[in-house]
Amino acid sequence: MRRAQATPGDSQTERGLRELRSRIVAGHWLANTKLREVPLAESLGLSRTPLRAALLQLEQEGLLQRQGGGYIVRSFSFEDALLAIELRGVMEGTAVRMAAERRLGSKQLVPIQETIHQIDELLRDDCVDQYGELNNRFHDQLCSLAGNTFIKQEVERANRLPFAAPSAFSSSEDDLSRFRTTLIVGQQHHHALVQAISRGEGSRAEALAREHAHLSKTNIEVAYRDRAEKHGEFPQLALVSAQVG
Amino acid sequence: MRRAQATPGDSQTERGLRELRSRIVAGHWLANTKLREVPLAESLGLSRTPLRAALLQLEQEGLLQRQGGGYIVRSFSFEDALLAIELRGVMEGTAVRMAAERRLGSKQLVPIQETIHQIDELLRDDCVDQYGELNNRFHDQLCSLAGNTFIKQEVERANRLPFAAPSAFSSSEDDLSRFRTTLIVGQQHHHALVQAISRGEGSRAEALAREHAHLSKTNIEVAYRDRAEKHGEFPQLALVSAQVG
DNA sequence: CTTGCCGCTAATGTATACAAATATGTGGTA
DNA sequence: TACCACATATTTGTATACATTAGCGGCAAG
Repeated sequence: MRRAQATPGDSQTERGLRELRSRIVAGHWLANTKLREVPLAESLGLSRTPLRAALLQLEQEGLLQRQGGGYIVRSFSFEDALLAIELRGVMEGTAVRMAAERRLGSKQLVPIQETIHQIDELLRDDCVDQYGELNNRFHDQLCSLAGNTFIKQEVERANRLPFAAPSAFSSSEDDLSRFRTTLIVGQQHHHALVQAISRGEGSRAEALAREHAHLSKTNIEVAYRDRAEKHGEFPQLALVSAQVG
Repeated sequence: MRRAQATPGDSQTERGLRELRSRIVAGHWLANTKLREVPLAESLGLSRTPLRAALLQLEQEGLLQRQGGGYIVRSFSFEDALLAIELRGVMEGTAVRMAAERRLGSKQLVPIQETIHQIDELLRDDCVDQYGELNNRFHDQLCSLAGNTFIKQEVERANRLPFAAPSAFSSSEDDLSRFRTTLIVGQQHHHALVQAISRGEGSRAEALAREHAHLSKTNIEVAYRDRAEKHGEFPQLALVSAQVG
């Protein structure tokens, strides 16, 4: 039997990357904070070499930004966050259009329909805890249907920013009734998306994916307003600067 | 007076990155070739540390791929190349739609109209040497009009693969007359794009950008067929695997 | 009091030595 | 003859020492 995968995500670089990423998205540093390598390496319990690999990666992910030697935590305006979600919609729209244009057999849609079915049950029983997880699975399966690793990778790239991910604001909402409405509408989008793909309606599928992303836009707008007015806590917004503009 | 920019692209890492990138896109290695760090560092005249930084960056650019520790030169199928161009069209389409929706003043369109004018003159005088450069400038100005660094960066990402760039096949064509037709049609697209943006016709602008990318698709298809049939040389295709599929 | 230069300090950039792990080849055994 | 285990060599992962440079504060001159 083959041994387990070599250092299965368990190297200094990987550990540092995960830990550093989670600290950044949790708002551990203010935007534009310069990260010094030596103290950071100490704090993460590794040496500068794997740390720099992690920093390089996080720059590519868009969480860090070079500034004259060294890195600073990137700041995102509210408009940036909206645009990131818009871009996700565009990318997912492209993926589902391609999926529709492939004229998939009905067999290939069984797994994603199963996911949809599970979300249906979730909503019926009104236990919304697992929604985020299932929703992520749905979106993952969705862009897999495009049939090309290329587009899938790019969609995943677009989802990487914490406020841009499909399920970024799928929980911890103050306004429960508005939240339920969002879920119901979103789930209708899911049904319609798969239907459009199964019928080869590429343009409709693309438009639906974009509109689906707009639900997230509304969510983030509500969260942003709540944070400003009620000083609510939204971990997903930790990276988004508070001032308007 | 301020000193020149700190290490203005002149560090071991930068040099190695440039040199390595150019070797890869030139087809210096076959696809799936494993790059060994020590001999590669020697060959580039630097040590392993900056080399690894460059390798990491090239992985993010999509030219390299991790494989069980170490990197291999990524292989691209012909379909990958087509899809990369399609994605560029999608991204540029999003940028120009946003530009149109911003309702720009006519003043803001002066620079790009100047570029268009220069291309017009180029085509009239039938000196197509500088076309690639001007075309790149046009596309750069185009996605700048979206007014957000975010979208601009993503478009530039989509252009990074050598066969996906706007001017990838804007020269060295065998069939001169077909090439001229392509340029004329492409330039008409340019005119129409700026007109659509100036009129706030977002949907039209987006569709035009996608269709514009399809010109590149045709170009790469011709080049691919020529390579197979006439054994022509197309440096931009060095990364694209020769077998069909 | 302002401004420009100089030197210091602290940071990143680089090289290299060492550790760990994987792949390979060889020998033995069933 | 095929297959498994073990040893070895090659390669990547990590740490650290050193070089280099940018930022900064103080000092002197205008």
